[in-house]
Amino acid sequence: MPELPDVEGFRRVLARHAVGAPVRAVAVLDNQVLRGFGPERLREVLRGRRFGEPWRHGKWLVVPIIPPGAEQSSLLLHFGMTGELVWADDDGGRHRHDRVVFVLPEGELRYRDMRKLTGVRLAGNAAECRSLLADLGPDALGLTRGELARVLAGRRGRIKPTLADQAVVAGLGNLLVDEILWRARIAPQRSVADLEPGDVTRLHRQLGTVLRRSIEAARVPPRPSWLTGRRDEPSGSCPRCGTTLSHGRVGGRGTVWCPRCQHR
DNA sequence: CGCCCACCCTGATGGC
DNA sequence: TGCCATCAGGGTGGGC
Repeated sequence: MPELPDVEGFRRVLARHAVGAPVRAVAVLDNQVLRGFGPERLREVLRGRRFGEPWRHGKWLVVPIIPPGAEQSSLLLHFGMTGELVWADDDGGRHRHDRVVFVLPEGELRYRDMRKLTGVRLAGNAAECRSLLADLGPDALGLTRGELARVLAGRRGRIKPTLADQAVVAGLGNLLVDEILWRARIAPQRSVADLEPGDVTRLHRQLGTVLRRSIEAARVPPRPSWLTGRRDEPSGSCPRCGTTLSHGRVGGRGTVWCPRCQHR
């Protein structure tokens, strides 16, 4: 589930409910999601502290811990395929997939994740934080046409795996890439090297549109007029031309495209 | 660099 | 009903 729009939604949840309030307690319900540190260390860095203003890069949510000690520690949250961040006004209704719960005076912030494919990291200082994010390309939100052209330059692979590669552009996942390519009328198997300036322009424009509208909904909205709204139907049709959509694997991921509108 | 595979996890689903 | 294979919008590391 979580791609850039979802994580942006989690960022807002955290910013709205949890910033600035003292962290009263931290319940680690599953040690497995803590990567590279244990529950004790987490409680120790949060003792007597608060969450600062969260920011996002790609699918990573970074939460500074304030006030800083000798160094600025940060929590780095990734949501894998099934993660989410949930605010609850009281301590009831916990979910069985809640893995870490931050207890605040006005409620609880819950890191929930069924599959535990990624998890939570802790950076002890700014340099560590930077190095954890060092392999990411520029954030997909606000990417200019020039930046897109620059990161695609010299690439020889297919467009879908390239756009989904976090080292190229950060934030796009399987659903978003399919949606963007469908709107830009470019087949997912198309070679990056074959793209013409007009293709890059459409790609950039649709990338921006899809991201903005998805952020409003905090997800890629499964509307019937979007590819995402049809992709799970066994023989769904293209919302634009009515042709039966094709299903296959590109770059090892399930891929849906319109064989008529999207040119190879 | 690009591509493929195995692997990390849990849960839902369909076939036998 | 049980069991097994397969699949799912994440990422990593290794081999070619």
